[in-house]
Amino acid sequence: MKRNTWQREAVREALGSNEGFVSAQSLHSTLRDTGSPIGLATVYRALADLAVEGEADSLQSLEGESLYRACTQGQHHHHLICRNCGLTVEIEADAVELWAQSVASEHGFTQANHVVDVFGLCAECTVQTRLAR
Amino acid sequence: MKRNTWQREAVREALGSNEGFVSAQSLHSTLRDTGSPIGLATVYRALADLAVEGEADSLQSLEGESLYRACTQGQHHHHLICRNCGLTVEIEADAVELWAQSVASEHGFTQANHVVDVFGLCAECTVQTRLAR
DNA sequence: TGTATTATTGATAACGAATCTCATTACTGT
DNA sequence: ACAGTAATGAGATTCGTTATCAATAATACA
Ligand SMILES: [Mn+2]
Ligand SMILES: [Mn+2]
Ligand SMILES: [Zn+2]
Ligand SMILES: [Zn+2]
Repeated sequence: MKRNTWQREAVREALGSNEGFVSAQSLHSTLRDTGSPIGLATVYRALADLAVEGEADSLQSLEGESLYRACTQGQHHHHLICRNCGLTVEIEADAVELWAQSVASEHGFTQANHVVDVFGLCAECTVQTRLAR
Repeated sequence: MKRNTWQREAVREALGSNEGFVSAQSLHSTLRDTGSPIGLATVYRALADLAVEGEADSLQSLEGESLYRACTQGQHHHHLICRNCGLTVEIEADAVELWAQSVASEHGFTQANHVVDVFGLCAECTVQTRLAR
């Protein structure tokens, strides 16, 4: 049976107190910095579990790293992510869902799923970038 | 200046004679199997170059591995990919392009780009899977 | 409450994709 | 032909992630 440990709870909370997507490594650093002696492997395991259970969203960064975020919405949705600061907006788009489904079936594909992420610079980071040069 | 080598040409050709997306490692294996003594690092470099020059499409597999494919279309497009055999269909969808752009700007995001891939089982692999069980 | 069971943990090793190093090779323009 | 230098490739290295496995601790139950 599944057991409750302070480690899983610590990961859940650290994830929840974070605005955007974070990597397992960075979350582990954060936890360590706050005095938690949690192990890296445990963070990886907890995040994978949370993702399976639907308590966390996960995606691959453009560089191929796995990133996680506390999932607030229960239903299927996508994300608009700031490349600079990680700020994330959850977005729903039935039109895109229908499109993906029909594109697949039109070509005889079954068991279709899709990856839809929008990346950009959030308003704040856009200003900062302009000032920097 | 850029130089022409048989290695780059070999990668271009191997990529072109392949139906779907392939990893650098698998393309390197293929080349080696046909007797080519090309180095792995060279395959990685050639694929990266082809992608920059628009001669190859690239995407991250669901597991985070970089995959490449000879690019036939010049314009921006997306892909419908078979999870089992890699068979790929190029798809255009202006509606999705506009949607991504507007979602970003509605939330004050700039310099938006997007990742849109549809994965599934192609017709042939669907049949094989059904027979297997 | 004590105890047996066993899921979980975590330090470490191992793995795999991708990149870097750098001596050697071989395009290219002259 | 030759000099200049971009490209190559074997091997080392980096880095994210997973596997190992002995130690730990959560849970069920006597
Ligand atoms: Mn969707
Ligand atoms: Mn697009
Ligand atoms: Zn930002
Ligand atoms: Zn297939």
